[in-house]
Amino acid sequence: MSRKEAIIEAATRLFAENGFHQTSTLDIAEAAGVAHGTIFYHFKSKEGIIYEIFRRSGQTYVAELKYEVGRYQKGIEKIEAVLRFNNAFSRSHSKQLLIFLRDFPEKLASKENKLKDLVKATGDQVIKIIEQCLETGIADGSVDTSNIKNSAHILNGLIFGLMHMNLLSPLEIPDLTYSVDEFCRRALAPVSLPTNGLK
Amino acid sequence: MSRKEAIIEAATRLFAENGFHQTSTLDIAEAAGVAHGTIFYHFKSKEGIIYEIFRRSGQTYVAELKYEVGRYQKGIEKIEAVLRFNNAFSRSHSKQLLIFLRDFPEKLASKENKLKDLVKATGDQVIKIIEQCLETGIADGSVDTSNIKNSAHILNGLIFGLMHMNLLSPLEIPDLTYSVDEFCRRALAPVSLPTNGLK
Amino acid sequence: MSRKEAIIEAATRLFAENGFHQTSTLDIAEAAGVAHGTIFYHFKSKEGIIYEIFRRSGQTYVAELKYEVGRYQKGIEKIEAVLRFNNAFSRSHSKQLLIFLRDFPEKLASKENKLKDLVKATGDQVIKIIEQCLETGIADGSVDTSNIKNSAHILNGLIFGLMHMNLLSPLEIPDLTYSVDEFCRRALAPVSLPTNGLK
Amino acid sequence: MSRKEAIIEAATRLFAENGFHQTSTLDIAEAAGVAHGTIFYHFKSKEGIIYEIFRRSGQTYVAELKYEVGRYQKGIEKIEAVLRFNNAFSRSHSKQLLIFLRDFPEKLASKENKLKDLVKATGDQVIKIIEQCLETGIADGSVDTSNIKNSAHILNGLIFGLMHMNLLSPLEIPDLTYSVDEFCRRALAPVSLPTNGLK
DNA sequence: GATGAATGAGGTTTCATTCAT
DNA sequence: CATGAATGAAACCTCATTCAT
Repeated sequence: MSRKEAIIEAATRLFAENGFHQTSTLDIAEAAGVAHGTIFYHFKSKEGIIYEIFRRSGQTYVAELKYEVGRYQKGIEKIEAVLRFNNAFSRSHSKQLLIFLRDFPEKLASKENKLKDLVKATGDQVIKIIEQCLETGIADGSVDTSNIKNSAHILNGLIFGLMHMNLLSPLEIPDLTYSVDEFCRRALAPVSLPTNGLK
Repeated sequence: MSRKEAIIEAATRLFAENGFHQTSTLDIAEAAGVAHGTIFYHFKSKEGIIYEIFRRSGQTYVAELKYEVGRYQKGIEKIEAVLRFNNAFSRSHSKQLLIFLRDFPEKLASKENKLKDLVKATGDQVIKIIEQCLETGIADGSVDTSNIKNSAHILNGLIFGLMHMNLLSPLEIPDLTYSVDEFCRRALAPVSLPTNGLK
Repeated sequence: MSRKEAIIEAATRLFAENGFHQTSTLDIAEAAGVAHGTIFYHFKSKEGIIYEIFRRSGQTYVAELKYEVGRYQKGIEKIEAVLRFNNAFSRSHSKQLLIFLRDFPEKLASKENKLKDLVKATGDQVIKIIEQCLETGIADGSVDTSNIKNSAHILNGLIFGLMHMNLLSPLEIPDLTYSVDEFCRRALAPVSLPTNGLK
Repeated sequence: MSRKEAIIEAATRLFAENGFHQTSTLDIAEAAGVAHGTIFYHFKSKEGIIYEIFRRSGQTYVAELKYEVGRYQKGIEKIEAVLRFNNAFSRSHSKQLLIFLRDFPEKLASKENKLKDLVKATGDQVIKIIEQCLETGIADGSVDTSNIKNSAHILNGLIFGLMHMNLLSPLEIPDLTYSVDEFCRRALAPVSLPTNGLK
């Protein structure tokens, strides 16, 4: 493994374990088995490391999400795939996600910020993917919603909130996998005009 | 205003504007118009200030939430009240909430932590309130859900995620007030399948 | 007990337990059950407290030493009384002595210093007392030494060194009571005209 | 001279002149001609500097003491060599010794302490050396004592006390070199059984 | 490409002391 | 007599970053 990779790996582990601020560049160098100065040969700054971590996982996230969504035909199935994928991803990339949820928000305090732009770009792609799922669902009748864009944001917010809870909440969270699926299905289900039928 | 209040007020503003780490105790002292040492006369440490900010807003949040929920009879109305209240609170206490969403997670990196305990205690209360709303809704037939506890956590996660998006996301978020209400109503509505099954 | 006495008592205990520098005036106030400011009403400064502690125990030390020495007639018995007394005193006033041995030397770093003068005055008295014992011993034939002054200083140094070892040394020190007595007796014994015996 | 050595040298001088507490790390940096931070690059803390000073002089002390003792055959001569050596050392290493006598005791206030361990280790070696001198003396008939261990501690206490007086006492101390030698010789001299011989 | 000694700005915290009440 | 809120100087230490090698 190249020195650069060793640095990224060590940083990812230490950031996840102890937090960005609680990890010094010296800690990273030691954990990576490189000299302190080497970090600044490969990265412009400490922030540059976290940027690289986010860039890579954002890219992976979007690519894999697209792939998963593409495996299904019906809109509602795609939505369910999105939910499932997030669940899986929060396990396979828990370290990166932890850093993203715990240490990234703090970066939003400064106005201008490459990190912010990176996350915005990634977020926009995710929103678009969810919107497409919903559109497909409306077209095939498996989904009903009055406002696609809003629903996409709500789903995105829900996913974000749940990941946060799972990875960071001091509360004890039960396993919500199935319940979330049900919650969303019902929220997006075509109005079953049911009662109408009654009359 | 007492010096202690001045410190809290200044800290709240500065933390919200620039972030906890980007705000030095000297900045706070200057903004509050007190000597630097005065901060440490009133608070054990810099962390003590953020603890007090969270303690106060957590207390306010729970009290007001209880009050709002108490104004309605039917379960579904109570749930809607919860959603509305969070919307209102994220405007009236945006600074405190911003600090909570942006700077608190980082505190979760350290294992033992009074801040964590405080937030856990508050979170537990909130979950309980939502659960009661759902129970009421089930009793009066305005809500249907297979698992009260899970639904409460999902709603809580959704609320958290949406607040996060509103206050911190680099994405442009549309006004979701009405849509969220609708989303939840549908997700919790009693299954009207009655008739479906009929035919 | 008056507040002033309470302060002295608390300070003596805390200084002995934790050291002068490791004890803050606030600690003392709390332990004494008085307000922080009260300390500075009764004492000019933190140093003033330690000064008072030394003044009192120095006074007691000299008075009791004189008394003990006065109980014996022969010089060598007086010397033995001095040794015994120091042993007893280092138990009855261990806290004060500990402070004297541990925290006082550091005060000697500054040139001008009331504490220094106080200790010098006390020390001079002690030296004089020991010299008188030796003189008596020479007169009555129970002691032999070529230089009274020097012997007094040596005995004083020995006493100081032993107290230091007993109260502060990280080494494990055996009980030296009897051995020290013997050591000094032999060192001061009139030359037994050994060679005489030889013929 | 390397920066690290410059720091040690400056610190030794300043600690000796003004005391450990009265010397700030900034003072040391200035005196050493290095940046403030450089101190903390080479030493973990301010205490780390005094630790290194003690470590070095303790090592030197023991090595030289052993050498001096080794130059003589008879026990009593070895003991005299010990006394002479301490006299010489307290002149050649007066700064280090001053720090040891003045500022080290205060460190003993805290229970766990690397400094304490270091001094204990050194002290144990010194005691052992003195014991060996006494043993030799008993074997060759130049020394008589009923308890080697105790005598070693007494001699050690005497040496410590005398050094303390010479370097720190506010009293005016006469030159005791010869007298101390005589004092110890007499205390340790084989009982000249002289009078016994009389019988 | 890689190193590691050196930097120095900046941060939090401590604490003896003051003073208005 | 006594208080305790307030002070501000000064202390130690951290750490991202630089740069000569």
